[in-house]
Amino acid sequence: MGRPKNFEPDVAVARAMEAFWTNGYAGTSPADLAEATGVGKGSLYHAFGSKRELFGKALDHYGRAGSELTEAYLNEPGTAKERIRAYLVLLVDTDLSGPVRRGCLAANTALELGGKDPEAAEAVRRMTDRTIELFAERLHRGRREGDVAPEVDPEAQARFLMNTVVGLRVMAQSYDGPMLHRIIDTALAAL
Amino acid sequence: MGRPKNFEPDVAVARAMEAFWTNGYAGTSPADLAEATGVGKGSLYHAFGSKRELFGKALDHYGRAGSELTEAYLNEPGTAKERIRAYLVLLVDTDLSGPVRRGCLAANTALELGGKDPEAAEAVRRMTDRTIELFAERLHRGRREGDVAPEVDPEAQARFLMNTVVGLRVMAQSYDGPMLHRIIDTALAAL
DNA sequence: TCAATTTTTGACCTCTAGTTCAACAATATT
DNA sequence: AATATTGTTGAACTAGAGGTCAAAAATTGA
Repeated sequence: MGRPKNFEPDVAVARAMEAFWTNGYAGTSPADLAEATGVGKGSLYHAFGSKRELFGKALDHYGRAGSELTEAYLNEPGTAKERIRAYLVLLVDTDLSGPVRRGCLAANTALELGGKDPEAAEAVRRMTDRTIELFAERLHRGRREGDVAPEVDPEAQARFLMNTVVGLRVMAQSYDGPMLHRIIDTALAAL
Repeated sequence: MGRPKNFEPDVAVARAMEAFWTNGYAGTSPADLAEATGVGKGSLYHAFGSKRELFGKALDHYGRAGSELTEAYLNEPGTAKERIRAYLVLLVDTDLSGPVRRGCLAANTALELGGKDPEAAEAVRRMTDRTIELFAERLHRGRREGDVAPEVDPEAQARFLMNTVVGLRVMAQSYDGPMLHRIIDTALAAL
Protein backbone atom coordinates (compact mmCIF):
# COMPACT_ATOMS: atom_id res chain seq x y z
CA MET A 1 0.00 0.00 0.00
CA GLY A 2 1.02 3.64 -0.09
CA ARG A 3 2.36 5.52 -3.04
CA PRO A 4 4.46 3.31 -5.35
CA LYS A 5 8.14 4.06 -5.86
CA ASN A 6 8.95 6.16 -8.83
CA PHE A 7 12.17 4.24 -9.61
CA GLU A 8 13.71 0.78 -9.43
CA PRO A 9 15.99 0.65 -6.39
CA ASP A 10 18.32 -1.82 -8.11
CA VAL A 11 18.76 0.45 -11.06
CA ALA A 12 19.41 3.38 -8.77
CA VAL A 13 22.04 1.37 -6.89
CA ALA A 14 23.71 0.36 -10.13
CA ARG A 15 23.86 3.96 -11.28
CA ALA A 16 25.07 5.16 -7.92
CA MET A 17 27.80 2.54 -8.15
CA GLU A 18 28.97 4.04 -11.42
CA ALA A 19 29.10 7.47 -9.86
CA PHE A 20 31.06 6.27 -6.81
CA TRP A 21 33.35 4.27 -9.03
CA THR A 22 34.16 7.27 -11.17
CA ASN A 23 34.48 9.90 -8.47
CA GLY A 24 35.19 8.08 -5.24
CA TYR A 25 33.12 8.07 -2.09
CA ALA A 26 33.95 11.52 -0.81
CA GLY A 27 34.01 12.87 -4.35
CA THR A 28 30.40 11.97 -4.99
CA SER A 29 27.89 14.38 -3.46
CA PRO A 30 24.22 13.79 -2.84
CA ALA A 31 23.53 16.15 -5.72
CA ASP A 32 25.75 14.00 -7.97
CA LEU A 33 23.90 10.90 -6.86
CA ALA A 34 20.56 12.50 -7.58
CA GLU A 35 21.71 13.38 -11.05
CA ALA A 36 23.30 9.99 -11.72
CA THR A 37 20.26 8.04 -10.59
CA GLY A 38 17.56 10.40 -11.79
CA VAL A 39 16.04 10.24 -8.32
CA GLY A 40 15.50 13.29 -6.16
CA LYS A 41 17.87 13.86 -3.28
CA GLY A 42 15.05 13.61 -0.78
CA SER A 43 13.82 10.34 -2.25
CA LEU A 44 17.28 8.86 -2.11
CA TYR A 45 17.52 9.64 1.57
CA HIS A 46 14.03 8.30 2.10
CA ALA A 47 14.89 5.07 0.32
CA PHE A 48 18.45 4.47 1.46
CA GLY A 49 18.88 6.36 4.71
CA SER A 50 22.26 7.95 4.06
CA LYS A 51 24.99 8.34 1.53
CA ARG A 52 27.02 5.74 3.37
CA GLU A 53 24.24 3.14 3.24
CA LEU A 54 23.72 3.71 -0.45
CA PHE A 55 27.43 3.25 -0.94
CA GLY A 56 27.21 -0.02 0.94
CA LYS A 57 24.59 -1.27 -1.49
CA ALA A 58 26.66 -0.05 -4.40
CA LEU A 59 29.70 -1.94 -3.11
CA ASP A 60 27.68 -5.12 -2.71
CA HIS A 61 26.38 -4.75 -6.21
CA TYR A 62 29.91 -4.34 -7.49
CA GLY A 63 31.02 -7.45 -5.65
CA ARG A 64 28.22 -9.57 -7.00
CA ALA A 65 28.65 -8.40 -10.58
CA GLY A 66 32.41 -8.79 -10.34
CA SER A 67 32.45 -12.31 -9.02
CA GLU A 68 29.88 -13.42 -11.57
CA LEU A 69 32.00 -12.03 -14.34
CA THR A 70 35.13 -13.61 -12.95
CA GLU A 71 33.57 -17.01 -12.56
CA ALA A 72 32.02 -16.98 -16.01
CA TYR A 73 35.16 -15.78 -17.69
CA LEU A 74 37.54 -18.18 -16.01
CA ASN A 75 35.39 -21.14 -16.91
CA GLU A 76 35.00 -20.61 -20.60
CA PRO A 77 36.71 -23.20 -22.80
CA GLY A 78 40.49 -23.19 -22.64
CA THR A 79 43.37 -24.06 -20.35
CA ALA A 80 43.68 -22.44 -16.95
CA LYS A 81 46.54 -20.30 -18.17
CA GLU A 82 44.65 -19.19 -21.25
CA ARG A 83 41.55 -18.29 -19.28
CA ILE A 84 43.47 -16.46 -16.59
CA ARG A 85 45.38 -14.52 -19.18
CA ALA A 86 42.16 -13.67 -20.99
CA TYR A 87 40.66 -12.50 -17.72
CA LEU A 88 43.57 -10.24 -16.82
CA VAL A 89 43.63 -8.82 -20.32
CA LEU A 90 39.91 -8.19 -20.12
CA LEU A 91 40.26 -6.25 -16.88
CA VAL A 92 43.12 -4.16 -18.13
CA ASP A 93 41.53 -3.43 -21.48
CA THR A 94 38.25 -2.51 -19.87
CA ASP A 95 40.05 -0.17 -17.50
CA LEU A 96 41.79 1.47 -20.40
CA SER A 97 38.88 1.67 -22.80
CA GLY A 98 36.59 3.88 -20.75
CA PRO A 99 36.53 7.64 -21.20
CA VAL A 100 37.91 7.98 -17.70
CA ARG A 101 40.35 5.78 -15.77
CA ARG A 102 38.63 4.63 -12.67
CA GLY A 103 40.38 1.42 -11.74
CA CYS A 104 38.70 -1.06 -9.44
CA LEU A 105 36.02 0.09 -7.03
CA ALA A 106 37.18 -2.39 -4.41
CA ALA A 107 40.79 -1.24 -4.54
CA ASN A 108 39.73 2.39 -4.59
CA THR A 109 37.56 1.79 -1.56
CA ALA A 110 40.30 -0.06 0.29
CA LEU A 111 42.55 2.95 -0.14
CA GLU A 112 40.00 5.66 0.44
CA LEU A 113 38.09 4.16 3.34
CA GLY A 114 40.06 1.11 4.44
CA GLY A 115 41.62 2.80 7.42
CA LYS A 116 38.55 4.54 8.79
CA ASP A 117 35.60 2.40 7.83
CA PRO A 118 35.79 -1.19 9.09
CA GLU A 119 32.60 -2.20 7.30
CA ALA A 120 33.90 -1.01 3.97
CA ALA A 121 37.20 -2.74 4.67
CA GLU A 122 35.43 -5.98 5.37
CA ALA A 123 33.30 -5.76 2.25
CA VAL A 124 36.45 -5.31 0.20
CA ARG A 125 38.09 -8.16 1.97
CA ARG A 126 35.17 -10.46 1.20
CA MET A 127 35.35 -9.62 -2.49
CA THR A 128 39.07 -10.18 -2.58
CA ASP A 129 38.83 -13.51 -0.79
CA ARG A 130 36.15 -14.62 -3.19
CA THR A 131 38.28 -13.80 -6.20
CA ILE A 132 41.24 -15.67 -4.75
CA GLU A 133 38.95 -18.63 -4.26
CA LEU A 134 37.84 -18.54 -7.88
CA PHE A 135 41.43 -18.45 -9.09
CA ALA A 136 42.33 -21.34 -6.82
CA GLU A 137 39.40 -23.43 -7.99
CA ARG A 138 40.29 -22.88 -11.60
CA LEU A 139 43.90 -23.85 -10.96
CA HIS A 140 42.85 -26.99 -9.13
CA ARG A 141 40.70 -27.93 -12.05
CA GLY A 142 43.59 -27.26 -14.41
CA ARG A 143 45.76 -29.55 -12.38
CA ARG A 144 43.19 -32.33 -12.51
CA GLU A 145 42.84 -31.83 -16.24
CA GLY A 146 46.57 -31.74 -16.77
CA ASP A 147 47.04 -28.22 -18.10
CA VAL A 148 48.61 -26.97 -14.87
CA ALA A 149 51.91 -28.44 -13.73
CA PRO A 150 51.78 -30.40 -10.48
CA GLU A 151 54.48 -28.19 -8.92
CA VAL A 152 52.10 -25.25 -8.98
CA ASP A 153 50.52 -24.56 -5.62
CA PRO A 154 47.01 -23.40 -6.49
CA GLU A 155 46.46 -21.45 -3.29
CA ALA A 156 49.77 -19.64 -3.42
CA GLN A 157 49.38 -18.93 -7.09
CA ALA A 158 45.84 -17.66 -6.59
CA ARG A 159 46.90 -15.19 -3.91
CA PHE A 160 49.72 -14.06 -6.10
CA LEU A 161 47.40 -13.57 -9.07
CA MET A 162 45.04 -11.52 -6.94
CA ASN A 163 47.93 -9.30 -5.99
CA THR A 164 48.89 -8.95 -9.63
CA VAL A 165 45.36 -7.96 -10.57
CA VAL A 166 45.27 -5.28 -7.91
CA GLY A 167 48.60 -3.95 -9.06
CA LEU A 168 47.53 -3.89 -12.69
CA ARG A 169 44.38 -1.99 -11.97
CA VAL A 170 46.27 0.69 -10.13
CA MET A 171 48.99 0.79 -12.77
CA ALA A 172 46.30 1.19 -15.40
CA GLN A 173 45.89 4.67 -14.02
CA SER A 174 49.32 5.60 -15.35
CA TYR A 175 50.36 3.17 -18.06
CA ASP A 176 49.15 2.04 -21.46
CA GLY A 177 48.05 -1.30 -22.84
CA PRO A 178 51.36 -2.66 -24.15
CA MET A 179 53.09 -2.04 -20.83
CA LEU A 180 50.34 -3.73 -18.87
CA HIS A 181 50.18 -6.67 -21.26
CA ARG A 182 53.88 -7.26 -20.84
CA ILE A 183 53.43 -7.30 -17.10
CA ILE A 184 50.74 -9.91 -17.54
CA ASP A 185 53.12 -12.03 -19.62
CA THR A 186 55.78 -11.88 -16.95
CA ALA A 187 53.32 -12.63 -14.19
CA LEU A 188 52.00 -15.70 -15.96
CA ALA A 189 55.42 -17.15 -16.73
CA ALA A 190 55.13 -19.55 -13.80
CA LEU A 191 52.04 -21.24 -15.20
CA MET B 1 64.91 41.53 4.82
CA GLY B 2 61.38 41.50 6.10
CA ARG B 3 60.02 39.44 8.94
CA PRO B 4 61.66 36.03 9.06
CA LYS B 5 59.60 32.91 8.57
CA ASN B 6 58.41 31.31 11.74
CA PHE B 7 58.86 27.77 10.41
CA GLU B 8 61.03 25.69 8.12
CA PRO B 9 59.20 25.22 4.83
CA ASP B 10 60.79 21.80 4.34
CA VAL B 11 59.59 20.63 7.70
CA ALA B 12 56.11 21.93 7.00
CA VAL B 13 56.06 20.10 3.68
CA ALA B 14 57.18 16.90 5.33
CA ARG B 15 54.45 17.16 7.92
CA ALA B 16 51.85 18.08 5.35
CA MET B 17 52.92 14.98 3.44
CA GLU B 18 52.18 12.84 6.48
CA ALA B 19 48.74 14.37 6.77
CA PHE B 20 47.94 13.87 3.08
CA TRP B 21 49.31 10.37 3.24
CA THR B 22 47.09 9.47 6.15
CA ASN B 23 43.89 11.15 5.07
CA GLY B 24 44.10 11.62 1.33
CA TYR B 25 44.04 14.85 -0.61
CA ALA B 26 40.36 15.67 -0.29
CA GLY B 27 40.32 14.29 3.23
CA THR B 28 42.87 16.79 4.48
CA SER B 29 41.46 20.24 5.15
CA PRO B 30 43.38 23.49 5.51
CA ALA B 31 42.61 23.31 9.20
CA ASP B 32 44.14 19.82 9.35
CA LEU B 33 47.21 21.07 7.56
CA ALA B 34 47.58 23.96 9.97
CA GLU B 35 47.41 21.56 12.88
CA ALA B 36 49.76 19.02 11.32
CA THR B 37 52.40 21.59 10.43
CA GLY B 38 51.97 23.89 13.39
CA VAL B 39 51.70 26.77 10.95
CA GLY B 40 48.65 29.03 10.81
CA LYS B 41 46.25 28.61 7.91
CA GLY B 42 46.93 32.10 6.65
CA SER B 43 50.68 31.55 6.74
CA LEU B 44 50.36 28.33 4.80
CA TYR B 45 48.44 30.10 2.07
CA HIS B 46 50.92 32.92 2.11
CA ALA B 47 53.84 30.51 1.78
CA PHE B 48 52.41 27.90 -0.59
CA GLY B 49 49.61 29.56 -2.49
CA SER B 50 47.01 26.85 -2.30
CA LYS B 51 46.26 23.48 -0.91
CA ARG B 52 46.98 21.95 -4.28
CA GLU B 53 50.42 23.53 -4.51
CA LEU B 54 51.33 22.37 -1.04
CA PHE B 55 50.22 18.91 -2.04
CA GLY B 56 52.48 19.11 -5.06
CA LYS B 57 55.46 19.83 -2.83
CA ALA B 58 54.43 17.03 -0.51
CA LEU B 59 54.29 14.60 -3.42
CA ASP B 60 57.72 15.66 -4.62
CA HIS B 61 59.09 15.19 -1.16
CA TYR B 62 57.58 11.73 -1.03
CA GLY B 63 59.12 10.84 -4.35
CA ARG B 64 62.57 12.00 -3.36
CA ALA B 65 62.53 10.26 -0.01
CA GLY B 66 61.15 7.11 -1.56
CA SER B 67 63.66 6.79 -4.33
CA GLU B 68 66.53 7.47 -1.95
CA LEU B 69 65.33 4.72 0.32
CA THR B 70 64.84 2.33 -2.55
CA GLU B 71 68.25 2.97 -4.00
CA ALA B 72 69.98 2.63 -0.66
CA TYR B 73 68.14 -0.50 0.31
CA LEU B 74 68.59 -2.32 -2.97
CA ASN B 75 72.30 -1.69 -2.95
CA GLU B 76 73.21 -2.98 0.45
CA PRO B 77 75.34 -6.13 0.49
CA GLY B 78 73.64 -9.26 -0.83
CA THR B 79 72.37 -10.80 -4.02
CA ALA B 80 69.79 -9.04 -6.15
CA LYS B 81 67.13 -11.47 -5.05
CA GLU B 82 68.00 -11.04 -1.39
CA ARG B 83 67.96 -7.29 -1.60
CA ILE B 84 64.74 -7.15 -3.56
CA ARG B 85 63.08 -9.48 -1.11
CA ALA B 86 64.35 -7.40 1.79
CA TYR B 87 62.99 -4.29 0.15
CA LEU B 88 59.54 -5.74 -0.45
CA VAL B 89 59.41 -7.06 3.08
CA LEU B 90 60.44 -3.67 4.40
CA LEU B 91 57.65 -1.93 2.54
CA VAL B 92 55.03 -4.38 3.65
CA ASP B 93 56.17 -4.43 7.26
CA THR B 94 56.30 -0.67 7.39
CA ASP B 95 52.80 -0.46 5.99
CA LEU B 96 51.57 -2.87 8.61
CA SER B 97 53.42 -1.50 11.59
CA GLY B 98 51.91 1.96 11.68
CA PRO B 99 48.90 2.78 13.85
CA VAL B 100 46.91 3.38 10.69
CA ARG B 101 47.09 1.67 7.31
CA ARG B 102 47.83 4.28 4.72
CA GLY B 103 49.49 2.40 1.91
CA CYS B 104 51.57 4.26 -0.64
CA LEU B 105 51.04 7.95 -1.23
CA ALA B 106 51.78 7.58 -4.92
CA ALA B 107 49.27 4.79 -5.42
CA ASN B 108 46.70 6.60 -3.33
CA THR B 109 47.20 9.70 -5.41
CA ALA B 110 46.97 7.79 -8.67
CA LEU B 111 43.59 6.49 -7.62
CA GLU B 112 42.24 9.63 -6.01
CA LEU B 113 43.44 12.20 -8.49
CA GLY B 114 44.80 10.26 -11.46
CA GLY B 115 41.74 10.81 -13.59
CA LYS B 116 41.19 14.49 -12.94
CA ASP B 117 44.59 15.95 -12.24
CA PRO B 118 47.14 15.45 -15.03
CA GLU B 119 49.95 17.02 -13.03
CA ALA B 120 49.43 14.66 -10.14
CA ALA B 121 49.20 11.75 -12.56
CA GLU B 122 52.50 12.73 -14.11
CA ALA B 123 54.23 13.10 -10.77
CA VAL B 124 53.11 9.60 -9.86
CA ARG B 125 54.22 8.32 -13.20
CA ARG B 126 57.68 9.79 -12.72
CA MET B 127 58.06 8.13 -9.35
CA THR B 128 56.94 4.81 -10.72
CA ASP B 129 59.27 4.99 -13.68
CA ARG B 130 62.13 5.82 -11.39
CA THR B 131 61.47 2.82 -9.19
CA ILE B 132 61.28 0.53 -12.20
CA GLU B 133 64.62 1.94 -13.30
CA LEU B 134 66.18 1.18 -9.92
CA PHE B 135 64.92 -2.40 -10.01
CA ALA B 136 66.23 -2.82 -13.54
CA GLU B 137 69.64 -1.44 -12.64
CA ARG B 138 69.95 -3.75 -9.69
CA LEU B 139 68.97 -6.74 -11.83
CA HIS B 140 71.49 -5.81 -14.48
CA ARG B 141 74.15 -5.64 -11.84
CA GLY B 142 73.05 -9.01 -10.51
CA ARG B 143 73.40 -10.48 -13.94
CA ARG B 144 76.88 -9.10 -14.36
CA GLU B 145 77.82 -10.43 -10.95
CA GLY B 146 76.28 -13.81 -11.66
CA ASP B 147 73.56 -13.92 -9.04
CA VAL B 148 70.77 -13.39 -11.57
CA ALA B 149 70.21 -16.01 -14.25
CA PRO B 150 70.89 -14.86 -17.82
CA GLU B 151 67.36 -15.82 -18.90
CA VAL B 152 65.93 -13.09 -16.70
CA ASP B 153 64.98 -9.98 -18.64
CA PRO B 154 65.81 -7.14 -16.24
CA GLU B 155 63.41 -4.66 -17.79
CA ALA B 156 60.47 -7.05 -17.89
CA GLN B 157 61.21 -8.27 -14.40
CA ALA B 158 61.54 -4.71 -13.10
CA ARG B 159 58.15 -3.71 -14.45
CA PHE B 160 56.66 -6.82 -13.01
CA LEU B 161 58.19 -6.14 -9.62
CA MET B 162 56.83 -2.62 -9.64
CA ASN B 163 53.40 -4.04 -10.29
CA THR B 164 53.83 -6.46 -7.43
CA VAL B 165 54.83 -3.68 -5.07
CA VAL B 166 51.78 -1.66 -5.95
CA GLY B 167 49.57 -4.66 -5.44
CA LEU B 168 51.13 -5.44 -2.08
CA ARG B 169 50.67 -1.98 -0.77
CA VAL B 170 47.01 -2.01 -1.62
CA MET B 171 46.58 -5.53 -0.27
CA ALA B 172 48.26 -4.39 2.93
CA GLN B 173 45.06 -2.50 3.59
CA SER B 174 43.19 -5.77 4.03
CA TYR B 175 45.65 -8.56 4.78
CA ASP B 176 48.20 -9.44 7.43
CA GLY B 177 51.94 -10.04 7.34
CA PRO B 178 52.06 -13.79 6.72
CA MET B 179 49.73 -13.53 3.74
CA LEU B 180 51.73 -10.72 2.18
CA HIS B 181 55.04 -12.48 2.81
CA ARG B 182 53.77 -15.55 1.01
CA ILE B 183 52.82 -13.40 -1.94
CA ILE B 184 56.34 -12.02 -1.96
CA ASP B 185 57.73 -15.55 -2.03
CA THR B 186 55.60 -16.49 -4.98
CA ALA B 187 56.42 -13.31 -6.84
CA LEU B 188 60.15 -13.84 -6.42
CA ALA B 189 60.13 -17.46 -7.55
CA ALA B 190 61.34 -16.45 -11.01
CA LEU B 191 64.57 -14.93 -9.68
C1' DT C 1 64.30 55.67 14.69
C1' DC C 2 61.99 55.61 10.41
C1' DA C 3 61.06 53.22 6.17
C1' DA C 4 60.58 49.28 3.50
C1' DT C 5 59.62 44.64 3.37
C1' DT C 6 57.94 40.20 4.57
C1' DT C 7 55.14 37.20 7.96
C1' DT C 8 51.63 36.27 11.05
C1' DT C 9 47.13 36.42 12.85
C1' DG C 10 42.39 35.97 13.03
C1' DA C 11 38.28 37.47 11.36
C1' DC C 12 35.55 36.96 7.55
C1' DC C 13 33.43 35.30 3.20
C1' DT C 14 31.34 32.24 -0.10
C1' DC C 15 30.16 27.79 -1.48
C1' DT C 16 28.92 23.13 -1.00
C1' DA C 17 28.18 18.80 1.48
C1' DG C 18 25.08 16.08 3.83
C1' DT C 19 20.89 15.95 5.85
C1' DT C 20 16.13 16.94 7.54
C1' DC C 21 11.41 18.14 7.14
C1' DA C 22 6.83 19.88 6.21
C1' DA C 23 3.67 19.89 2.70
C1' DC C 24 1.78 17.59 -1.04
C1' DA C 25 0.80 13.30 -4.15
C1' DA C 26 -0.36 8.67 -5.19
C1' DT C 27 -1.70 4.38 -3.95
C1' DA C 28 -4.69 0.41 -1.04
C1' DT C 29 -8.29 -0.64 2.23
C1' DT C 30 -12.72 -0.24 4.07
C1' DA D 1 -15.19 8.92 -0.33
C1' DA D 2 -12.50 8.77 3.89
C1' DT D 3 -8.38 7.06 5.86
C1' DA D 4 -3.99 5.07 6.34
C1' DT D 5 0.26 4.54 4.29
C1' DT D 6 4.17 5.32 1.64
C1' DG D 7 6.76 8.45 -1.83
C1' DT D 8 8.12 12.86 -3.73
C1' DT D 9 9.49 17.60 -3.78
C1' DG D 10 11.76 21.72 -2.64
C1' DA D 11 13.11 24.63 0.81
C1' DA D 12 15.94 25.10 4.59
C1' DC D 13 19.55 24.21 7.94
C1' DT D 14 24.27 23.38 9.99
C1' DA D 15 28.95 22.55 9.56
C1' DG D 16 32.97 22.82 7.42
C1' DA D 17 35.91 23.49 3.20
C1' DG D 18 38.90 26.50 0.85
C1' DG D 19 40.48 30.84 0.53
C1' DT D 20 41.10 36.16 1.19
C1' DC D 21 42.40 40.26 3.50
C1' DA D 22 43.42 44.12 6.57
C1' DA D 23 45.89 45.04 10.40
C1' DA D 24 49.69 44.08 13.49
C1' DA D 25 54.51 42.21 14.20
C1' DA D 26 59.29 41.30 13.16
C1' DT D 27 63.05 41.98 10.62
C1' DT D 28 67.01 44.97 7.69
C1' DG D 29 68.89 49.05 5.74
C1' DA D 30 69.31 54.15 5.74
